[in-house]
Amino acid sequence: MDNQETVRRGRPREFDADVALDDAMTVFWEHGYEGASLTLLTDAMGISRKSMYAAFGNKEDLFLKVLQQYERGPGAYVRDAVGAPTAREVAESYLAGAVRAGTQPGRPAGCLGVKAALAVGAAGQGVQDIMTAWRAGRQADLRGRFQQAIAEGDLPADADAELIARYLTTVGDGLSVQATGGATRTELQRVADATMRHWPLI
Amino acid sequence: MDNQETVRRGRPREFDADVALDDAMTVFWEHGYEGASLTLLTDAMGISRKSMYAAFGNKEDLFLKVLQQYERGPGAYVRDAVGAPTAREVAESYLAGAVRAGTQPGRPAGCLGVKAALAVGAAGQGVQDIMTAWRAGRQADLRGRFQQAIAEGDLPADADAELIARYLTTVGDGLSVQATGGATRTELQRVADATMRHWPLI
DNA sequence: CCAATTACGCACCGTTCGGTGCATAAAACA
DNA sequence: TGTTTTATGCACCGAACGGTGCGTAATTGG
Repeated sequence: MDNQETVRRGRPREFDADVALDDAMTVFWEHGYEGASLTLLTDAMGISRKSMYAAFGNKEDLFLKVLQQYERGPGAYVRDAVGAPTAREVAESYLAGAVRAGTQPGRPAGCLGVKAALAVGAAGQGVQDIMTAWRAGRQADLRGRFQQAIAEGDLPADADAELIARYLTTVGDGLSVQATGGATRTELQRVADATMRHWPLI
Repeated sequence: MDNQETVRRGRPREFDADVALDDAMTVFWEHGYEGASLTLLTDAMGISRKSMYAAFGNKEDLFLKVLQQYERGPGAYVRDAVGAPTAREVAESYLAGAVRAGTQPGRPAGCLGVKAALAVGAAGQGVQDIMTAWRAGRQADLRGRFQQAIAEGDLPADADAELIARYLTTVGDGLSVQATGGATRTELQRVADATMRHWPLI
């Protein structure tokens, strides 16, 4: 991590790396990994190709850094959700977060993770693997949280944490796809509400 | 429709258009619309660029014809599902079909429609619109079927056909995403079974 | 002031993209 | 047979792709 506190020698860069990452995020979000060309990216970031390569490495590195920023920003709802006090609130929070993140007014529709994972082709095989692992990690977080809930008696002892987590991520993924297809926030929240009517999904 | 019964003048083509379409389907399915390059497509189809253009028009036309073939083949489960005698069987059949279609041994994972719809970027805006309309049509088919079920007394009078249809397609879309991420058929069928445990989703 | 270091703008690299011109081959019509 | 029509193979098009070499601008350290 290059801290901005460390005094850097040489000509200082003329742009804010975090802002540039956020601009790049929008482009990747809208066009997917392969659809986001360097011209599109650097135009949105307001910097030259050379500056982008100097600051972030290459396109794949840039995407990885965007993904980290996404996890701290719009994608933080997963981390927030597993911190909820009860399993029901975890599920509620997760679905509501997926709806909100997928239908933010100033952002492209859907989930960056879902979109980029599906949009990557033969090129960027590394990106494909990383996205798969990333989504698997989110599912594992939920599964762990539900296992904990079972241990605490918050969920029935015969509940299947793996199944519940997979079901929840499946609905979340579906919500992202629906959002990409143009579904509105209220429409999707209604689906999330309907999903929660059967909790805890024996 | 150019029938093969009509006697065609000139040199006959040396390949089967349906087989070629099926080969192209695999490529689009695996790489998405933009990720499927003409070289990839024509190599898989075993024909030259020129033959492909003469037979199908251009890349977008080819994709549209592939999509029609997909609807008649692997994607036929939607049409089959709405033909089931009861609303419950419609839902069951739809989800099971989504699981099966997304985890066919010889085919790429997931649903061609979902994958291509998300994978398309700025280019192929027409394709993007067509995919959105296509998926909306499938949802409308389900909604109409559930409205009929309400009219028949098969579903409660206060059931929300629109919501049920959207929920079902959301889960179906999610299953496709999960399949793309490497989930197995039994894992996904378990999710489908869990979904059906709460039918009719008041 | 001068050297070292870093950032920037521009022009350019080789490759691949979707799509085409053209000569030739193979069939139906006359 | 000869003409017309269609299919095919090959080479090629301009544009866009991800990525880079190089000269110059701006800063820190001496």
